[in-house]
Amino acid sequence: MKNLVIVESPAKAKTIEKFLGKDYTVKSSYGHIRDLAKKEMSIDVEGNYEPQYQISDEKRALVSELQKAVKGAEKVWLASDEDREGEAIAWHLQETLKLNPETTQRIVFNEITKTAILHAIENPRQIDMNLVDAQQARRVLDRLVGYEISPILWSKIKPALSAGRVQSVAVRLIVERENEIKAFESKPYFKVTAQFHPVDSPRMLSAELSHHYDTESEAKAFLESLVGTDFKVNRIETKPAHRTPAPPFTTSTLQQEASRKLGFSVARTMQVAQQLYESGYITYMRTDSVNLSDLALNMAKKEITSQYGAEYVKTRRYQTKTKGAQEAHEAIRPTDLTAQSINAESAQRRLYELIWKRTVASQMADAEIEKTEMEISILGKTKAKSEKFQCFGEQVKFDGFLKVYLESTDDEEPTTGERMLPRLPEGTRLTLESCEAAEHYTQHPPRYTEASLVKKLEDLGIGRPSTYAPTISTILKREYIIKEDREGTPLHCVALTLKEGKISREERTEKGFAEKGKLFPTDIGCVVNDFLMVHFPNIMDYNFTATVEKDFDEIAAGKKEWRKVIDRFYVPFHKNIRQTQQTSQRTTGSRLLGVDPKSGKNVYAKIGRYGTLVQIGETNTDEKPLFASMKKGQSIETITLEEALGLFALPRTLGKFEDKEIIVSIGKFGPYVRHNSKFYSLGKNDDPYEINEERCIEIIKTKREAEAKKEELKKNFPHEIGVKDGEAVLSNIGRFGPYLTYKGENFRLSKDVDPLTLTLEEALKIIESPSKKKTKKK
DNA sequence: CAGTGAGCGAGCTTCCGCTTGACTT
Repeated sequence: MKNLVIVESPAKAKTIEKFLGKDYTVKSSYGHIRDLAKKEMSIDVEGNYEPQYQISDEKRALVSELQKAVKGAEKVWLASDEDREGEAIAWHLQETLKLNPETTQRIVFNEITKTAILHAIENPRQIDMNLVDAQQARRVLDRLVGYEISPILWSKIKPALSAGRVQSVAVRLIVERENEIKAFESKPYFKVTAQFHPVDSPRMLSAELSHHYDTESEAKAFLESLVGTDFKVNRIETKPAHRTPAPPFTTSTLQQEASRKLGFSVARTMQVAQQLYESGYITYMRTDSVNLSDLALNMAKKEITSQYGAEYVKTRRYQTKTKGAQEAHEAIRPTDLTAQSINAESAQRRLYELIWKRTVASQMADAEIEKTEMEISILGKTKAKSEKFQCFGEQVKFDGFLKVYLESTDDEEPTTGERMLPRLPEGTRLTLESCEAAEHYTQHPPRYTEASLVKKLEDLGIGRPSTYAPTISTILKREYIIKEDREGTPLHCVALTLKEGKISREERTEKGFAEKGKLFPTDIGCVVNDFLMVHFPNIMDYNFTATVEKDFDEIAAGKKEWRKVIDRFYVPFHKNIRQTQQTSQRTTGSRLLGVDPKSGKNVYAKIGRYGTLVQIGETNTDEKPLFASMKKGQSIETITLEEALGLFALPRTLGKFEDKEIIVSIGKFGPYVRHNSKFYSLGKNDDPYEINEERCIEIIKTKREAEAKKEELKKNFPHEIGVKDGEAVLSNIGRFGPYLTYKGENFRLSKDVDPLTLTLEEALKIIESPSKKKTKKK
């Protein structure tokens, strides 16, 4: 082997190997191969912040494989990404594999095309230690913040909590939005819409009054003033306008659009995109760049010309404006733009088509639009004379990029749809057909969705394409936030209608502002956030990341020394840590709910070691208080005294069955029925506080039947299908479904295969196929 | 598998950013 090239991703390795020919072997490092040891701080804060790096257990085999490859190679090329993480990966490789810095070639390319790679090979350099140091500073800072603050939360609030530069700010955004919503006062207003038609034509025209009324009586007075009046077109104006396509996808915008258009969670989008990437359908999916390669631009031009015509082409180069963007990759695009669709499972196909459309549209001409604005005034002697109605029209003159793609927005109101206005000359007399004043309510700001949170984080320059999805999982896992659907509270609305000179009044109930898949803070999220805001305001500052990023940039430019940057941060930070640990109160978010009528003792709701709970009686007294866990959906802030007392109803004894007591309670693994010292989990819709004896017996019987069935099924297994080379081929049913055993190896069977009627021939086919269904014993 | 919450004290939890493949019976 002459040349060994090491890249970050195995899919990339495969592609590059094709371009480089047989003198080159391309291997992958699978991201970072070393990191700070997980168990301890692993930073010598007294020894000039020397980091202690360690190869993790999962990477050990890979590193020895790379070591072997290095020994057999004449030249080693480190081709990790061209950003500070990539540079650090290259450096860790150089250190770990003991490569000679003098002879090791560091190369970079940010698009995977033959020209780009060959160009890179001709322009090797050495590792840029300034860039590596910027990454070390980033890594060390994140570890110091995370590993020094988290233990304070354990001792002051609850074990196993966490804090970090990114996650804590994400939680803060959600908590603060919730506070805004709580403080928001929804106010009613009356929106006035009218239907007109020209005196000599039946063609209807819908218009809206230019302002709203606050009260019903004002709205009513206005409608009354319209009785017997005439109207005219006061002004009509036509203006040309144009719309521009959105830039190609980055990770963040892909997550947003897939959420809005396909309803995917952020994690799902990334999983499907990863599949598309591995199958070679799209370029790399973790990127902050909107840049397209020349190859892609040419492909787009050709494709658009042949599909839609040359007038639809407009080559555009987009500039990445995102804070802190590192642009190690291209935008996310199809590798082959001639493939408008692909033959794959539904989720992959839909995501691919979204990417195709966005990419192609980004290289298409503007849409030309004609906007019409009409103003209608009120004639005659009336108080309402100064009021004006307005209507807007929009007509697409040239569709341009709209032919393939229109970006969605987070607002519920659709921005699409063209509306034609009749061309009526100024002064045209109009007759009022009807006019309605309908009551609406002002809406609180929307809660975050996963995708809109990602957008906000990106706007603040917090987090990276590879961490948006994991950050959301972390704060969900810590139970700082929950993702939920909530129905809106029904709204009582009045509508007044003026028709044929008469005003009618109608009351109706409208569905409130429902929220689907929105992020809500939990009690723990709020308490932790309040605590961090009081004691670590600088870490919680929305600009903290942006500020330290400036330092990292200066380290990368060689203007600052990373250890000094860290020292300036750490000395005051650590002093604050010590002080907080010593002086801050234990925080439980405790709220007094009232007095228990039975015992006369106080009842509290608060955070305990295992979650939120209610408590009867005081701590720090001789008598131990009573405790009960809160139910899902209850919170410290909203739980009532009655609800709290209701939680002490468990365990409940519900009569006898087969001479043994039936006891219902909630355990470590959820609500259960206990009978004859056996446990039966309750169903999803069973409430342990409400469930009756009859239903419990049903649950017990159902479980018994299911177990009997399972036993019956197992009687037939292991089932011998046949013998091959003196070894039996067996089928069996395990915890994870049916499988085959042959020569000590197991092979998973798919659901549509019957493990009892499978023939030897079919079984051997499965055994011999080199599919992923084969499982190895550890 | 089926609690806890006080208090005692052992030992555990935790960060962000690169990257995929684990693989049980």
